[in-house]
Amino acid sequence: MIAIRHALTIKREDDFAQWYQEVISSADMAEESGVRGCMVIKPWGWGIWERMQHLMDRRIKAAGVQNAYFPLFIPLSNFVREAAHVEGFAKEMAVVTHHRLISDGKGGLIPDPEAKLEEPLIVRPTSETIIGDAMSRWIQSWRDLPLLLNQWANVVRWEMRTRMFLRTSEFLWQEGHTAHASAEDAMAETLRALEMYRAFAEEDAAIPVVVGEKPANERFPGAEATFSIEAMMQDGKALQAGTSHYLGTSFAEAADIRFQDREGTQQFCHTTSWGVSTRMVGAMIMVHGDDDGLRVPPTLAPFQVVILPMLREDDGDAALLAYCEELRGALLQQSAFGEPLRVLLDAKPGKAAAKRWDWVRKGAPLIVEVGPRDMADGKGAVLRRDRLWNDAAKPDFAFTPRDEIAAKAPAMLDEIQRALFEQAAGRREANVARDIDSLDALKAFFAENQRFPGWAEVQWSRPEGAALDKVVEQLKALKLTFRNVPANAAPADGKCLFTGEAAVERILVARAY
RNA sequence: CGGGGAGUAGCGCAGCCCGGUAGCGCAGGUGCUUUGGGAGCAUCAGGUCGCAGGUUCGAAUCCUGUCUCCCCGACCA
Repeated sequence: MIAIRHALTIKREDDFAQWYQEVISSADMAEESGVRGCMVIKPWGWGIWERMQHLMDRRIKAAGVQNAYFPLFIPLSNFVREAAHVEGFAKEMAVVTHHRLISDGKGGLIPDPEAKLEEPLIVRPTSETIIGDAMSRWIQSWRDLPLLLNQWANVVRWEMRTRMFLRTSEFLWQEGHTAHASAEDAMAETLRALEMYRAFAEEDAAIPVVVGEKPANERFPGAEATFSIEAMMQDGKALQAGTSHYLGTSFAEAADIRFQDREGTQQFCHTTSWGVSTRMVGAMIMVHGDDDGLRVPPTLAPFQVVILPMLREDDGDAALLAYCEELRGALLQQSAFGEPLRVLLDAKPGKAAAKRWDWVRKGAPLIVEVGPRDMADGKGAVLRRDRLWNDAAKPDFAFTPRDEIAAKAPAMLDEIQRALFEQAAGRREANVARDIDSLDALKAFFAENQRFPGWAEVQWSRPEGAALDKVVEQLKALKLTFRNVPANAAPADGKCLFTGEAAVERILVARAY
């Protein structure tokens, strides 16, 4: 067996956390900023997020939800209205207390004590309260409902332990906020958003997810019901990739969001909120990346095809570039996934071979290298990111006629998209245990699989209050968490793993990010 | 926020214990030779040693503080 010389220095199986960081830096996605928990998102990372935004925004608008924008700063008095919500977020809040700086007399600057704000402003950790405030003004009648809003925004939560894309103090997301006349309508919206997230994750990001409801202890502060999509990372841990909340009337009561129904009676609205964040970029890395770097699903790739001319800085370059330009033109005529192909002709000076590894690490789905002899043959050398290596441990180029490259590109991209999804789905299915029927078996399952814990889907009786707390404590001792109650799980037919009572449903247990 | 580790050239690191004006590999520039698949040789450039104080004739090195990153925990939709 010939050893493959991988494009990264750290392998997933050797140190997954280090590997994750190497992917981010070597794929040129993001870097540290010097401010705790805040990152600089570089063009390649940003381009991927922009693709996510584009595809998600399309789905949001297709559902009749309108975009709007609300302020970054929220008055403390506004935030303080919903008790459970405050309880949940108070510990991790950035607070603005001054509006001016003055010299400290030593060449530095300090907040001017004279410029203290009468009422502190908090930097939004989420926007339920300030959007609720607007809703209370905008909604008068049942005719104003449903009110379906979304905003793309940054939010801040003062995190103690941060990881790029997965948990940052400042992160970017979309947050949908809707108000409805009835609980049924609001719940339907909550589930519609959840299904939208499933479709986005699986169809757009090629990330298989488990859709389900969170147990009470994992609920959003102030919510009556929280749903999530959960994805399995390549180290076997779970990542919540999107959440949707049915908020009942608690936020409406706190912000006084009322409408007059057809009978003329004042009623509180039922509200929802739902969000997907830059964390999805982290999920993409940990689901699709390999020992050669990132692998971006073609739907998300800022460039789906990268053409690399083998420039020699001589008179032959002009003809080669013209040849590549024609290939680029032909590719641009093609579309995949309902959009024109995104093609880069990387004509920057430099060795094609060196640039190739850069694009491999960045995860461009298709790389086409073109040298003078390829040009003479009317061909190009096509490299698929999902099938990089041949049996000889060399990059597996397919020397393909130029016209054929353009004609075949959409189908290849489609195949790559499907392959990435299938690989991830296969890995997940192989690692969900559904036959664990005792706490000891659960312990043993996770003890035996330290390196790749996988998930356990177990039966439980859905205890509440103190009984639930006790179960959560037990899990915590094992470094485990409840993820969600899969919507498509088989019905319960046995006893609860934790209480011994009759089980009512099945719930996923996993280590989690 | 607790425990541990770390910050020296773009990246990866040595030097620190035992103070004497900074080094290696990769990457980068230039030249030559090569060149169909991650080139070789030569040569050059690049650093207020995270930041701020202190000790000292002299600090990357010793002391204090502080910021940031990584790992483990606590916390966390």
